[in-house]
Amino acid sequence: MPKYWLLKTEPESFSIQDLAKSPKKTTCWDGVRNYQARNFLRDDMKIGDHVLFYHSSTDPPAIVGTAKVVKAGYPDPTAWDPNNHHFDPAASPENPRWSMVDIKLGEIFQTPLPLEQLRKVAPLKKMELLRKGSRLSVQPVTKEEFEAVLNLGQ
DNA sequence: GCCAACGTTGGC
DNA sequence: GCCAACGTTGGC
Repeated sequence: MPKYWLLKTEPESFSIQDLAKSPKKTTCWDGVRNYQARNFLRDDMKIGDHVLFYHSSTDPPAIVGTAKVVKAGYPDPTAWDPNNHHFDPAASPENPRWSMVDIKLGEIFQTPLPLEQLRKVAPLKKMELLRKGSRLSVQPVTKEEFEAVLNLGQ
């Protein structure tokens, strides 16, 4: 059974349009430096899982499309690259510490779904993204939530 | 730019 | 292992 996720990104650093321009419309989701998010990436995200793609720190913040996991969790090499913005001196190839997955673009919604609109949708009442103070950049989503978002986006 | 809500760090 | 100080996220 595939699972459902939401991935946050700041479009100024990497947007869904950037994903559309990437080779094979695929990218590695590197740079996550939060343990809870890392655990989802490393342990729970599998090939074929469905992803909602979210733009944060932009106006308006919105779910902008979908993607699919095409490679399950593996070490994030940017963690031991001293020139990388997300460098972690405690990480090494022997002790990777941080993980990433590969995702491939699904679709870009005709119209993005802003937070404000999502808050009005009954099936999304308990969605992690809409919780006050929610900061997780990798979040599990229920099947019902995922489908409700798809209905709005298509 | 403000600030609430976290998560992390490190002294003790 | 507590917790104060600090850093970060991200909507507004």
